[in-house]
Amino acid sequence: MTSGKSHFDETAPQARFRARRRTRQRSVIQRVLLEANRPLSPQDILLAAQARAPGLGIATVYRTIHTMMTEGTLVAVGIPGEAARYETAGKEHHHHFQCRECDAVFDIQGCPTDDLVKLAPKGFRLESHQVVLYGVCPPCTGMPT
Amino acid sequence: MTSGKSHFDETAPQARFRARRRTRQRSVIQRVLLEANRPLSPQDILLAAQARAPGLGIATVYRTIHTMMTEGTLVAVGIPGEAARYETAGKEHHHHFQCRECDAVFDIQGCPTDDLVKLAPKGFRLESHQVVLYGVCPPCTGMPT
DNA sequence: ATGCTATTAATAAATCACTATCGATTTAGC
DNA sequence: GCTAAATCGATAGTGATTTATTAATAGCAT
Repeated sequence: MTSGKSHFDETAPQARFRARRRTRQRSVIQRVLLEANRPLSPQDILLAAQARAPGLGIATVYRTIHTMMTEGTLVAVGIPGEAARYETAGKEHHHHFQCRECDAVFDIQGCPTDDLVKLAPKGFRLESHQVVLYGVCPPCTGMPT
Repeated sequence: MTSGKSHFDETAPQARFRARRRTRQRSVIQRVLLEANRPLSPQDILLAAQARAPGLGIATVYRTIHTMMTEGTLVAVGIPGEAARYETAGKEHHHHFQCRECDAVFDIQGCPTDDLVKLAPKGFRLESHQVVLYGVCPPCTGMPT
């Protein structure tokens, strides 16, 4: 950076840091992700965001996802054979459940970390792990909400 | 045909046999999968098979994968964010390890099934699960073979 | 308000994994 | 060997997801 004693008024009127604008679209997408409480696919995000910002396009969703991941406020959740879902960063270690019926992904709490760590065979350096449970979510079992 | 009656029509009770030919390509692909001892991607299969059957094409790999899955001798292994790998069917319940360096997937033995089952929240019907460990495999840690 | 420019919607285009097509080749039964 | 058809390799095509392009819009500092 052009550090030193420079403030940013006097010396470089033009070369200020790139402001991140707070647009309606971006706010809506971020709010959708924050309120979802579960990982959303780009399509999920698009649908939910369009309800609050008509006309919002899929490219904006991907752009915002990219921006948020770059700044570290969003993390990708990979599900085998599916498009990635995204959830807000900063949650504590957890895993996921995918419904076979509606394909939605849910957060689940808890993790037998110690038992999983033991599974790594000798010679393999274990760095992380992921658990995905599959089944049917409450709404899809026909349960009342 | 030459004679009036085919040699396998009305008189032959077990008429049609699935004329599954034993071609060089198919044999090679099956052998590659059997000897791999770990799940292979279509590209993995292609590379390994081409060493033994020059000119073998990717379409043949996919064709053979499809054939073997249909007859139940091959199963797909889904890895988050990656193309499916395939391994021979009939192994007992197990999970997988993926190397961050070379992306190879390995089988790992053992599974704390009971502990994983407990993770399913109330109201969720659990049907199956999958565990993927991530890290670095022995060759990629720089270990001698 | 004004001007600069980040951001947007729309859409084209690039990826990617996989499949269909087709003429040429190879296999299996005789 | 011979013949019919299963199979092959090459490649164009498909569908789904993601990224780049572009002209217009709209935050935000002044």
